[in-house]
Amino acid sequence: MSVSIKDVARAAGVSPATVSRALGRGPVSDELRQQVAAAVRATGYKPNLAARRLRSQDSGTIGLIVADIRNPFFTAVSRAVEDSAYRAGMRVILCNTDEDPEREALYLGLMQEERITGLIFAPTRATVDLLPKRSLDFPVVLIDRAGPAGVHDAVVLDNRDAMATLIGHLVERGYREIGGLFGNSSSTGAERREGYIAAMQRHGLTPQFRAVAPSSEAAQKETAAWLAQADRPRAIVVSNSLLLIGVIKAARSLGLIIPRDLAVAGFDNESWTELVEPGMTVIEQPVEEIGRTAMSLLFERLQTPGLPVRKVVLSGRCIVRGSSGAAQ
Amino acid sequence: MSVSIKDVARAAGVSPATVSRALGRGPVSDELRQQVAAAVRATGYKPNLAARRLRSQDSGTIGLIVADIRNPFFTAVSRAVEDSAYRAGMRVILCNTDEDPEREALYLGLMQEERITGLIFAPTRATVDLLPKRSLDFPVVLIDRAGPAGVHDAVVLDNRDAMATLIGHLVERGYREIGGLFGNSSSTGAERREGYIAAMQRHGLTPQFRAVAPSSEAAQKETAAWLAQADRPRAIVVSNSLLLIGVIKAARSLGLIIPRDLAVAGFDNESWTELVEPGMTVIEQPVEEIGRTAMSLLFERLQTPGLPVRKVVLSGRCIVRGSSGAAQ
DNA sequence: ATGATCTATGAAAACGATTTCATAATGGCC
DNA sequence: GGCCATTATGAAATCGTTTTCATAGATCAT
Repeated sequence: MSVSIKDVARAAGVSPATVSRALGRGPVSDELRQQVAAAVRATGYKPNLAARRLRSQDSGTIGLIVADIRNPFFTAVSRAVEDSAYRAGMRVILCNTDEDPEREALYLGLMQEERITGLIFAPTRATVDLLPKRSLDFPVVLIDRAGPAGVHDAVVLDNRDAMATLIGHLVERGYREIGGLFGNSSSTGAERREGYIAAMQRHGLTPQFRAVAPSSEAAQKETAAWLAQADRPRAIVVSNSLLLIGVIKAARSLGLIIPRDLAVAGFDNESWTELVEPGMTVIEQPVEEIGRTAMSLLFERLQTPGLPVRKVVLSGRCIVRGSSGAAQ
Repeated sequence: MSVSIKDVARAAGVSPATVSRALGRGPVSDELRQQVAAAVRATGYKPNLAARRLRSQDSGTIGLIVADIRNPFFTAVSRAVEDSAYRAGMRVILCNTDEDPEREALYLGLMQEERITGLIFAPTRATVDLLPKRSLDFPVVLIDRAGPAGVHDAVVLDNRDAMATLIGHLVERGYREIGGLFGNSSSTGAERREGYIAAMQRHGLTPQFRAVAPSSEAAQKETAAWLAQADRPRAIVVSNSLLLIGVIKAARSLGLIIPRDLAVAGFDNESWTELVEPGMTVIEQPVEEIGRTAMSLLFERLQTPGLPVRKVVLSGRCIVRGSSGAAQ
């Protein structure tokens, strides 16, 4: 069937060991090296990765488990991770959990069976607490969502700071009844909620917030009910772009004009946020940098396992657009 | 280090062969089966996939190479493929080429080294013609972009029909100077261009079209120059959502109001297309069905290699929104 | 009761690479 | 020229499974 290293060896008139050395690194004379190269070309040899991994006890693979592959934030991070990995001669296994703890457990098990070298992971709140209990034989770097302090390396956005910026901006524009809508499955949603509450209190304002499942439908339903109330907020900050879509739809369904009747601000500078009318005021996350940093943390830990646990906090950038126009 | 099947065998007081049979399928008494299960739990055994793959000569892995992971069309297809695969007990390796033929070649080689069971692939035009030349030892199913007839199974949209629908709709709304903007790297762009030309001629109209690199920036630049001309089109059909963003930006930068000054219609029903003002008239692709069908074709070919080559053509659904409002 | 057919189990081979170990050849140094 | 260090090469062991192959009991029909 498939051509093996023995076939190449025979074709080149050398031993399999020499072929292995010629292809990898090892002392081989130029003459034999060329013979081997010719034999590889002639036979169309492709090394069997399973055999290589088994013998060398090194999968050369890093795992990437994300919560929602449809979320452009995660696809952007994935691309950055993939780039870094392939540049370092490693492969990537990408899995998508849809925020489902059961699938997270399933994929974690799969990663163990693959004997991956390291893992980059955006876990749900449910899993992140159980993670230290599982004895994993590879280092883990959390992205987007941090876990209990000092357990795993992590790279996250400065959520408190981002929320402070958004609230500060809205207050400056004259809003006082500012609501908050957050996803209920991720620690990021929780962190942004904390940041929201702190920022509101710093301004002497009363927080009013709601938490929903991470889907635009859930957000639309909840927001529509909320906005129908007499004491509805005049502005809403939203913890991610999926929920933001729901908020916009809810406002429109009630005939509320943004920002005249309701100001809106959210997270993630997706291309559509500047295309809608009015454009959305958002915190832009440094997605490539997050992916690159996660890979750096992982590589450094692989190289120096004794390193202290590090948490890299990156700052977002506030992009002001029409959705947070001055209050009437 | 890691616990192997021998350790489990020792703990259960049986031979490694029995452990293997108890975990997979094979005749094992209930008593021993339970002992093995207990030993697995006690030792925390995770089978080494590299060893299993090597011995059983079956990677249990299907490859998925897409052109652009940021394109929601491909992420949606990916999810469907992933679901089908894991349901069948297979794993997925996902790679992203960014429409770069060099990376396509790189990843194809990687897939061979992984000894994947089958491949689902959305190739660029450059690669799709070379594909038959490469002797791959696994079946390939093309998605989104078909190759030369009769070589590989494929599942694609009915692009000619979709274009006929869009042009028919615009003509009905009173437009006659209808331009076309297409991506230049995929066969899909080319096919939609053919469909556009055919549909225009059927209506006795003169086609005027342009092809650009698959990025919103390129589309914006090209469209802005186009719309500045005296004989500019009064409507534009656009072959994908990335380009559509560029067209909208170009129109706005010139102060053209959609649809009053320029009607627009495109492909892919992304969530933002109903959020912008006016909403975008688009052809919606049955993304989940595309992914599921690709997996079905692949599985059936694996089961019955002699099957004739099949090309499944799925129909899109036209969603009419404000962007194609009646001509003045 | 006896041979024939199953069934559950273990011993050992096999998958295809890398790596250790041994060895022949080379070169340098006195 | 002889000895030691160095180098290039091959033989063989090894990684952790699955899968033959052999075998000892058990079951069955006669």
